[in-house]
Amino acid sequence: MDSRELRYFVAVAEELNFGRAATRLGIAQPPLSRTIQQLERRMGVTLFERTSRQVSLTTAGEVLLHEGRRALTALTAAERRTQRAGTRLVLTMKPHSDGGLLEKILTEYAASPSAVEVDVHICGIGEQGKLLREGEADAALLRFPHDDTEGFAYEELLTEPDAAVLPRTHRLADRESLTMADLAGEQLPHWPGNPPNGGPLVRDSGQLQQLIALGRTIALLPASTRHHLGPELAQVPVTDAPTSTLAIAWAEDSRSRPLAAFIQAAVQCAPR
Amino acid sequence: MDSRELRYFVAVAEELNFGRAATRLGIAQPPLSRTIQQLERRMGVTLFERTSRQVSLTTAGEVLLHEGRRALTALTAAERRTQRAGTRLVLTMKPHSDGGLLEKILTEYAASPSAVEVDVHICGIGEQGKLLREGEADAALLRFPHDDTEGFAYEELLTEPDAAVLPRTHRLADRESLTMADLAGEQLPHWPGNPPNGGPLVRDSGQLQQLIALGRTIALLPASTRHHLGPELAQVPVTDAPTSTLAIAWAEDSRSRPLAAFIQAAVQCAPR
DNA sequence: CGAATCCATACCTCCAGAGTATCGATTCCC
DNA sequence: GGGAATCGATACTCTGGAGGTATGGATTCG
Repeated sequence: MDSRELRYFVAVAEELNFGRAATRLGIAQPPLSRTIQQLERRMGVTLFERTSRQVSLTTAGEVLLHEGRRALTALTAAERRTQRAGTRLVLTMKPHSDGGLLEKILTEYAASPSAVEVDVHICGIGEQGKLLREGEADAALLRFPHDDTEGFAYEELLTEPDAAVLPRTHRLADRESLTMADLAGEQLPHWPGNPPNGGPLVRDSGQLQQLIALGRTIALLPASTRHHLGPELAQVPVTDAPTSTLAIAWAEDSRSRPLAAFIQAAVQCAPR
Repeated sequence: MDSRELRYFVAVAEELNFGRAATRLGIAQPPLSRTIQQLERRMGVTLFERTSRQVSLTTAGEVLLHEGRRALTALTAAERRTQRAGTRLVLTMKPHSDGGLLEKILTEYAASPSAVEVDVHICGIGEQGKLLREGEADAALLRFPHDDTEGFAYEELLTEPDAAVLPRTHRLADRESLTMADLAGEQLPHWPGNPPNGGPLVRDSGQLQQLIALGRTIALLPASTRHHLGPELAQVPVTDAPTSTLAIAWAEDSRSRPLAAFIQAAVQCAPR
């Protein structure tokens, strides 16, 4: 199968309308119709159920949409990683989620003989996987069990307990330590991708800090984020808080020399 | 990037010779040279270091070879799974490695409303991953920790200890049970993909049974394989043998209705 | 130094992918 | 119920680019 045909197919499958799909692809509708017909003929499978009024996916079409999307992203990922191969490494992470290791890792890596420039790409919550899959990034710092890691290889770097982050004026802010029970009535934020819990939806950490400062929510964050809190916020240890593990992840089948060296540097910097 | 260009690139990268690669692709050498040049120009990267006598991969070329291969297999996998979507499900497994569950799973699945025909593809040792990745199979029965599962989703079905498989004439064949220490001096087979251990290389289970019957080797196999042993072989429990876990695995992003139903059936059949 | 090897260039051919115009079927709405 | 609108398929024309052949130019080898 040709990737052009697949791209056309995905466009039609997403729009469920040949005209709109053609516009999106920047071509006219008739060649698009013909290309899809030809794809169906070559594969020996009908992909769309079409009447003159509406288009819908067949079972086979659904399968091709899922798997085909993955194949196309693999293709563009290959292209992107090739283009920066040997000159640049892109590390992606959520803000303040490096467990305090980032600087040390970068220094350690810079000393390696196969070191190249490292771009640190600060991303939104839950975006690391997408960036890795699409080849925008070579490696990602992420956290178990919060971040999804399906399909990546990874090395664990450090495990630390969560701690409560509160407005300085909060009734619990001056306590030496807390337990989860102390936080029972508090409003926790709603993380994207998780089921709504009544709390405010949080997209990035700046937003979160602001919401905490305003008293709208409190959060349980890895203890190491204390280095990044503003003066209006306080962090209090929670003795029985869950732990999370910081890990460095990469696309399984991308293991260039600079990337391998970077991972090695990261692992070396991790406390044992 | 176009998949045709990528296929051409991979051919050249594997042959490191434009003429041979062109022959393999069934085209003439000049159009191949031109396509690669064009690919390099479009990507803004040199992929090959060429003198008039030899061709070698640049760093960028190596990256594209690895990642591009993966993208191409994803493409053909998408195609294959689409072609049999909704009509057929292919399950792959090593011979006798179903833990005695296969028949039950197939019966259970046949009762499901979205059931389709299931082809059971008996494969060689270590081939399940390849078959899944290339889209030849939809699901695989495999065993932790022996089989490699990188990049697949899976559900565990059952855990059982290994037992010793010996020729009936072996000095230990009549014992009620053994310990690992009893087997210390015995010659174990050399599994493909593992480091050589002096034992005979084993590619499939028929071969293994024959080698055991001949007294050339003995094996530690999951206890459930006892149902498949010939009369010249004996199985003896080993009290401190390692365990292995049977699991059903599938390509992460292929989850058609029939496949989902099959996995559910398999999980339901597993002893809890 | 001639022969062999191997990639690049020049030039030609032809098909497939893209465009325009239009048809035919269904749906919508007055 | 009939005219307009929507939307995919068909008929046709055109052109860019993929592929072929012939050959050049550089290196290696005997």
